[in-house]
Amino acid sequence: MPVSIKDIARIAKVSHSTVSRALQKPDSVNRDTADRIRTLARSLGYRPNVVARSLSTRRTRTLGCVVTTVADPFIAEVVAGIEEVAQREGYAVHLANSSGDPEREIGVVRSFGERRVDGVLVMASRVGSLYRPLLDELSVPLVLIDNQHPGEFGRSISIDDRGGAHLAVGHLLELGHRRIAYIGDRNGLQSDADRLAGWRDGLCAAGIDPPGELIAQGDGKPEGGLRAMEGLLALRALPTAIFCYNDMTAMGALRALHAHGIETPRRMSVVGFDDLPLAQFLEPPLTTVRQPRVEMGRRAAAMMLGALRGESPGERIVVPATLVVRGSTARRTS
Amino acid sequence: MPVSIKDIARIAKVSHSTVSRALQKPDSVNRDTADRIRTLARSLGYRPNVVARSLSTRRTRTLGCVVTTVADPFIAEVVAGIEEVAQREGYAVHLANSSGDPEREIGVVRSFGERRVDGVLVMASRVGSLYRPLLDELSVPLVLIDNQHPGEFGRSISIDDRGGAHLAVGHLLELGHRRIAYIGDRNGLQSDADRLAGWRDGLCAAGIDPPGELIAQGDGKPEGGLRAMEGLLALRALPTAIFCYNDMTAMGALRALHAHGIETPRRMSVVGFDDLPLAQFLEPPLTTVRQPRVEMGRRAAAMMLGALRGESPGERIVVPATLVVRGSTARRTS
DNA sequence: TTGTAGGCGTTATCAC
DNA sequence: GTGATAACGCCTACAA
Repeated sequence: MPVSIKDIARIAKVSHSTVSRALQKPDSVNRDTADRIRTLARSLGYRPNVVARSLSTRRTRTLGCVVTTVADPFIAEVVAGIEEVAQREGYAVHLANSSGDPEREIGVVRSFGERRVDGVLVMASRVGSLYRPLLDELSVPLVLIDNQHPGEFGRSISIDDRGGAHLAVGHLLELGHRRIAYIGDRNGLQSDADRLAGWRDGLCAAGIDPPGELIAQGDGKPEGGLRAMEGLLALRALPTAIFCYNDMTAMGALRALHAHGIETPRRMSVVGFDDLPLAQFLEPPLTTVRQPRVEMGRRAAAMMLGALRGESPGERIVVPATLVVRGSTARRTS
Repeated sequence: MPVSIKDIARIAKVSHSTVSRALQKPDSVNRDTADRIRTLARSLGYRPNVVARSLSTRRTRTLGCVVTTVADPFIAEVVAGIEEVAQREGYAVHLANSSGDPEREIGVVRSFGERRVDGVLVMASRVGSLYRPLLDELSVPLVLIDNQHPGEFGRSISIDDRGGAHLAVGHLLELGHRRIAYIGDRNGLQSDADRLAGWRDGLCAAGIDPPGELIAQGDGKPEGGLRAMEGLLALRALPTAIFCYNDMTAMGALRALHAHGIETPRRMSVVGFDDLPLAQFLEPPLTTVRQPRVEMGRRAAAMMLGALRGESPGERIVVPATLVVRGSTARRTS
């Protein structure tokens, strides 16, 4: 049975309100009694009951965080960033997985509501506009991270997909490549559309007309990348470089090249996107576009905390991507 | 302003206790009024305030989960498993990172205490016996996962390191290998000692005297594995197979072999431990010992829920490891 | 079956 | 400065 302020009050022979005050703002209490109470509290091993406090203050100092699955390393890093700043500011974070199931996702958010979290962060949601009513019902700030429909909501943070792709293509152009293919993700994600657009931008800016035959479709996984790469290899005029939707796709592409005896990067350069932990361990180590995941988590949390302080009604942050040059890209030889 | 049972009571012209009952156990209330109240609650968008309920029932239906960092994919998967069953049983999970700092870890557990979580799960803690007092102070069930000092506490779950190592060595022996090296982790982890012991067991059981020269020390990371492998390659009598403390170490070993032009697995077989997501993507795909991470998380959560139901005062689960044979091992040729 | 009353541990608003 | 007293929203005897 934990000790409460009433217990302390009884022993110190003061009212429980005095104890509460002595513990919260000692200045509003007689110096000596304040000290007396505080040492007493310590020696009794007093631990404030946050549940009771929350009921009274109507704030839980808790953030809800819903993701498809933390088992995804990409997501896990963002969560780490969120948790880091939340913890520093005295907030706890409720983590819930939705497995990408919209129903589960909504259920989870609802549960967050019942638990009276102060704010909700949602990662990579596809729920989109379904959130509107939920949001209104909850009436707590919502921050969307890498959402598929960020435009519809006030606060969001996402990577600069287009700029990142542009970076990748620019790098390849600098290396002398002209025939640069893109392996996308056929699942119709916004991020794919943006990366494709970045690829186009880059080529156009260099005076190259983006050839449709150099656009192949993967599925965001190695298998799809492999297949797409093989399709590209069947072309009469091969590309000399490939920009992939993500690292997983690039990994598949690499495998296909390896299987066909085409050396990377000597005969074909490959660029990924994400900079997953494993990117540096591929053979050859993958040149890729990095998403600052932990940092994105931090900024998302910071945005949330700002919202809780009543700052700005809404904000859309687009985080710049950076290029990480490793061993899978080289100057064009042929 | 969310609606409360009092609001409903007023509108339905009953007492709030009736509303409470109608919502909790409808059977204890007149069928009709129960229905009336329930539909009313729904139409008003009533959401129970879990904070208030927790204060009253003294149970929060919340689990605290402290890890070094969720950014580690290994840990993230365990967390996913925990969250999965917790959510299914109506429990929320508070996630906190300690960054491996004992002080932070204790601070976090303390905060969990103040938030009155119903139970605490701790992963890969090094805090060990420091927990004793904290635990007593909290007086909630504690489940330790892959702890470095599991013996000291009631409930724990960990992988069968020794058995897993035995499995790996057995596989290599079956392939005809006799000179099998072990690359460990010099940081003095219990798991390293156990895997080393498993290696010894395996060799002894095959009538081979474990040669000290075939024990090399890495650091659990690719770099260390690479160095250790190079040490091994300097031996006059080379091993024909290597069992590594973990996949990261194996990755380094693979790199060293590649650099020295020694083909894997034709001239040297390599086995890892963990089965990280990237293991299958290495060149060649890594044969390794799998830890069922998500499952371990599930079982840890299940153990916790059991504890909360008052089952068994303590329990030590050792999860069997399994061997995943891929392309980095082959029959001895030389 | 239903209502009244009290309590869960805090914070907050009053008087004194 | 300090102490009653009343919330906060729910659950739960105990009475009716």
